[in-house]
Amino acid sequence: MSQQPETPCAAAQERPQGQDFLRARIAQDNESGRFGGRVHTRFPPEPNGYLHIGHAKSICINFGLARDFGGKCNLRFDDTNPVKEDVEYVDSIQQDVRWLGFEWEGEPHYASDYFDRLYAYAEKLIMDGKAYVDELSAEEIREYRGTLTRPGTPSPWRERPASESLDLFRRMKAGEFPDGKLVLRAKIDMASPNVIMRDPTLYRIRHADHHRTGDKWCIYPMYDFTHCISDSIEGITHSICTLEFDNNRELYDWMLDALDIYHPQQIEFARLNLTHTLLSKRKLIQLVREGHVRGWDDPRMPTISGLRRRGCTPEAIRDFCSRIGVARTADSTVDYSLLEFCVREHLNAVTPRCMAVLDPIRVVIEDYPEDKVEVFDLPLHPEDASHGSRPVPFCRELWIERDDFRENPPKKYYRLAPGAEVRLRYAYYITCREVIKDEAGNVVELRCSHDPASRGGSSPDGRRVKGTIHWVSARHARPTEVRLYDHLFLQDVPGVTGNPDDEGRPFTDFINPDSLKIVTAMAEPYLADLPAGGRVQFERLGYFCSDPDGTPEKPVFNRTVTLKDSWAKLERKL
RNA sequence: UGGGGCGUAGCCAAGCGGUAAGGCAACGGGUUUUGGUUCCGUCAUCCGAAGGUUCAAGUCCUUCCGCCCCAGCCA
Repeated sequence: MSQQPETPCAAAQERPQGQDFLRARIAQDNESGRFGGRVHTRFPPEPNGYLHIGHAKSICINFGLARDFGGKCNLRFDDTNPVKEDVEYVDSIQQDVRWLGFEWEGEPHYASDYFDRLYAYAEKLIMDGKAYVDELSAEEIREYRGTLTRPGTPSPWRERPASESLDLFRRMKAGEFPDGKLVLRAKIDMASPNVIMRDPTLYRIRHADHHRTGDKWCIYPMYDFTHCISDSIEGITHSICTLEFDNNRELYDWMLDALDIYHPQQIEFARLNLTHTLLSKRKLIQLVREGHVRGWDDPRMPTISGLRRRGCTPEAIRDFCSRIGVARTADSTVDYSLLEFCVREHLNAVTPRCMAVLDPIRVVIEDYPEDKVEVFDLPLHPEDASHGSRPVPFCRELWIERDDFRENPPKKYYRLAPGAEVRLRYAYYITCREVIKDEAGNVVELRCSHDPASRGGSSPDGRRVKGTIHWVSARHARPTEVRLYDHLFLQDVPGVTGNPDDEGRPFTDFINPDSLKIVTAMAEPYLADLPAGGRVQFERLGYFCSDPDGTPEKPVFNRTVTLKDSWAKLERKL
C-alpha cells in the first residue's frame, strides 16, 4: 500500500478498514503497477435531489479508498440532464459531503465543464463511423431495439454517410431541430445480447436551460457517453459505482476503446438498502413533494440532512458504513437496528446528560418545606467528568414520568407505586403515600414523603432502593416541544406486507401514520439554553437534538433514538 | 425467455482446497444512583439444492433452484 502522496485525500480518520474486495483489487492494481500505483476515485452524484445514507456508503467508500491508499477523490456533479437538476442540490450535496467529514480534491468538477470536449469526442466518433444521427422517433427506436429475447433491427439511418451525420449533428447543436427530432447514436451491435449495446443514444435534443451552462446548449450528452469520458479526463483510476451499472460496463469500456483514450476501471458494489425506509431518490422526492414529510431534512428522512437534523453524528454514519462492509451481494438489506446501534454508541460517549419528563404527572413531597429550593450541582456525564456539571433546582413539587408510577405494579416493577420507595435521581428517596385522581379516575397527582437523610440519592443506612427515576422541578420546569419519531414505514421493506391485496398499491399507502408524535415535555432549565443542533441525552429516555424551530420561549427537541429499554421488553413478555 | 450479477445464521459479512472470523439482533448472567453503559456467556456439525473430483470441498467441476439488474431521447 503506497503512502506518502503529494496531496493525500483529506478525509475523516477512521479505524483501519478490513480487506474488502475493492481494497483487494486496488492493492492488486498497485502491485502490478497498472495505474502507476495511483489511486484516484470520485463521488459522482447527479444534482437532482438530496443525498441519503446510500450515498453516504458510496462517499465513505470512494473517499475512504483514497484516504487508505494515499490517493485522491474528486467530487463530480453528473449534470447532463438539465430538466432534473438544480443548484439547490449542488449546494446541499457539497454541504452534506463536508458534514460527513470528507474533503474532495481541488474544486468540484462538473460533467457540464466537459460539454465542449464531449462534443468534440462525439464528432470524432461520427467521423470514425462509430456514431450516426438517427431520425427514428423515440417510439420507433424502442421498437427497433428488439426485446430481451429478440435481437434488434438496424435503423434505416444507421449506414448514412459520416458527412451527413456530422452535418445533422452540427445542426442539432445549432438548434435547428425541436426536442426529440434527432438523436446521436453509437453504432455498436443491434443484436447484442446486452441490450445496452444496441446502438445506445449518445446525445438528445433538449431546449432547456442548464443550471450552469444556461442556454449555451440545446443538445445534452447521455450518462453512458459522459461518465466514462469524464472519468478519463479526470484521470480516475477506479470508477466505483453500484451494481445496476454492471451491464453498462461493457459500454463504458467500448467507448473509451473507440475513442482510444485513458481507460479507468469501473468496479461495481451492492447499493445499500435499509429496513423501514426507502433509498430511492425518486420516491424520496415524492415524499417531499406530496407533503408526507416536512421536507428533505425532515428527521424521519434517510437523507443526510434529515439524519443531521435528527441528531445523528457524522461519526456514527461513517461507523455504520464501515460496519456494513462492501460486497457484491445483490439486494442486501441492512437492518435499521445497526444504524441505531452506531448512533447510540457514539452519542453515549459524547453526549451530556439532562433530565426531561415527556409525559408528566405531578408529585408533591408533603414533608418538604413549601418555600425551600435546593440547587444540586449535577454531573453532565456520570462516566466522564470532563463534561462538567450544571445546576438543577429541586423543590416540593415535581414532574415525573407517568410511566414511572403504577397503581397496581406488575411483578419486577421497581419504580413508584402506592407505598413503594424509589430514588429520585441524584436527589432523595421518596415514598408514595397517596394517589389523587380526577372524576374520571385518572391519576393526577401523587402525594409522597421523602427521606431527608437520602439527600444526593443514597442513604447512610445503606438500604437498597432498586428503582431510580428522573424528575424535573415543577416550579422551574421549561415547557418544551419534543418530537418523537418512529420508522417512516412499519414493514421491513415498505409495501411488502405479505398481504396479496396490498400488491400494486402505491408505497405512500404504507407510511407509518404514527411516525411523528409531538408532546410537550417538562425540561430542566439547562435544556432551554441549548443551541440548535445541540445533542443531549434525556436520562432514561434517549438521545435528543435541539431543533432550529425552537425559540428561547419554546425550545424544540427531536428524539434521535431511544435508549434500549429492557424493562419494556420484559413487560411485553409478562 | 437472451445477457449480466448474486445466494454463508433473523440482518450485514469474512472465508481464495486443510476442517465456518467479526458486527447487529436475540437470549442468559455479573456490575450499576440511567431497567442506560459496561462485562461475561449462548447463538451455522454447516455454507441455495443435488451429484462429482480429492486423503480433505463453503472454496474445484456438473446440473438444478431462487432472487436482482438490463428493452429511457434517466442516472
